[in-house]
Amino acid sequence: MATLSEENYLKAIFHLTTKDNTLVSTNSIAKKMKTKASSATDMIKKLSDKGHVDYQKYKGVNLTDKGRLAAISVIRKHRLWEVFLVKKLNFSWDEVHEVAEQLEHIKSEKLINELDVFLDFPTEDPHGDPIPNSEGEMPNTKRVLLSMINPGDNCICVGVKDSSASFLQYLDRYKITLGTLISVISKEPFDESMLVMINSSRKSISKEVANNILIKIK
Amino acid sequence: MATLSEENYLKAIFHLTTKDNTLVSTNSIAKKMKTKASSATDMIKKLSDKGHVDYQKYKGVNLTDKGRLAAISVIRKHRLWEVFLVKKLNFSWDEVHEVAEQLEHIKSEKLINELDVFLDFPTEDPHGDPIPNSEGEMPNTKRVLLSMINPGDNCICVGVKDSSASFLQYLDRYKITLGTLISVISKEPFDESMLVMINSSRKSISKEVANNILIKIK
DNA sequence: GTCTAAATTTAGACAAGACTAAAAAAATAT
DNA sequence: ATATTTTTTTAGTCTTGTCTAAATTTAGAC
Repeated sequence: MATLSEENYLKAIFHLTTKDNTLVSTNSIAKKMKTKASSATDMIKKLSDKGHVDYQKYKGVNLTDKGRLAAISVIRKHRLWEVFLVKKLNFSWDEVHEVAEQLEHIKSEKLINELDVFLDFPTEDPHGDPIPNSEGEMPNTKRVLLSMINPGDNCICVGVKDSSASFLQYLDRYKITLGTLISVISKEPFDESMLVMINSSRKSISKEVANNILIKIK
Repeated sequence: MATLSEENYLKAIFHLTTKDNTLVSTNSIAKKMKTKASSATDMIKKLSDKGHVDYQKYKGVNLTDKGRLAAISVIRKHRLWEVFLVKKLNFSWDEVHEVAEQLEHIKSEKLINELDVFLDFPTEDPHGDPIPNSEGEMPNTKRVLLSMINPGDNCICVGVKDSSASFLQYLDRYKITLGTLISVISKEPFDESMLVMINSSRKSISKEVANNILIKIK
């Protein structure tokens, strides 16, 4: 059984893992965990001893099947709790993260599976991220960054890449939420900002913003 | 802000405090926390430094107002989560304790107050224990031990003193739950066992059992 | 290929919370 | 009042997870 800190590292490594399964570096883990590289090395050794990661000294780590399953289990809990907070306890999508960070470590199979039933088996969290089922399988969602879209296309916001409170609050002010229709009018070559139509009003959004909105083309 | 371990000690000291406010001994705290007296001493010093307890060396401790409030806050969370587990997630009364022991440490004012709203401000947990309100005030319930009752009296089960899984499962087998009518037929002088009527069937219960059922006289 | 810079690991230290063993204080017995 | 037992505290150690500083390895520049 993983400790609280181990679970957080596993989650971090999972999020840092790319499709091509290149090794995750010590520094990237340390940065994500807001800690020092030496601390990351220490923890990597523990995770390696417990069979959660394959570790190549000076190269980096990859999750083992066991480690990936443990990470996904934590992510499942995190996202289910976020749904609970928004749907049942009147939290807004920018308030759920830090509470879910705590709730995700509660250890009880029954708890999380009953919560899943209670929420009627949701497949995504309030930020549009997929919720793995109890077998650890992710519902596959094909989502693209808004910044990849060409002028003329219509799309629907289906998620956010950055779910920090400040970005979510920005979206609230711009009246962008999950399900919002976004039509790309034009793209400014100089700074890659975009002119878009949201709820029949024109708005300009920066490259940074377009890089953090996940959409589905209509 | 109290650490997880500090919160558990505060809760233990609260439960060990009697009406007459006699000092709580180091040994009794150690026993309740299933740890050693030396560990209890260490923690007592920390709690004292933080102003949660008044500590007299070699004599014992008493909660300060601050400490009592902190303890009650944890107890409030514990009991509200228990209600949630039973009412919403199909837990039985003997399954809730250990999960609530984890949930009680989640830090979020909004979470617990919204949970309170969601559950419609319950005043007692699944074992009949009172739930303090957000001001830290306990609803006062006058409850008596079944063992104190005289033959001929009718009463209603309104709580349990021991809420261990084994005792609660015993009560389930005897069809005793909150709200159950219990009529005392006779008391055996030799072993203080009681002959009682529950759901129109006669049953014998031991002194130990009668000492752990809280009732209200009809 | 060598030299430098960046990334990584090691060594040693610290805080929290627990432990054991021993010392000190308080309570009890005679 | 003294001796014995119990309770409590102290001293020193351990583990987890962190840190800084120093050493080592790898990667990049030329």
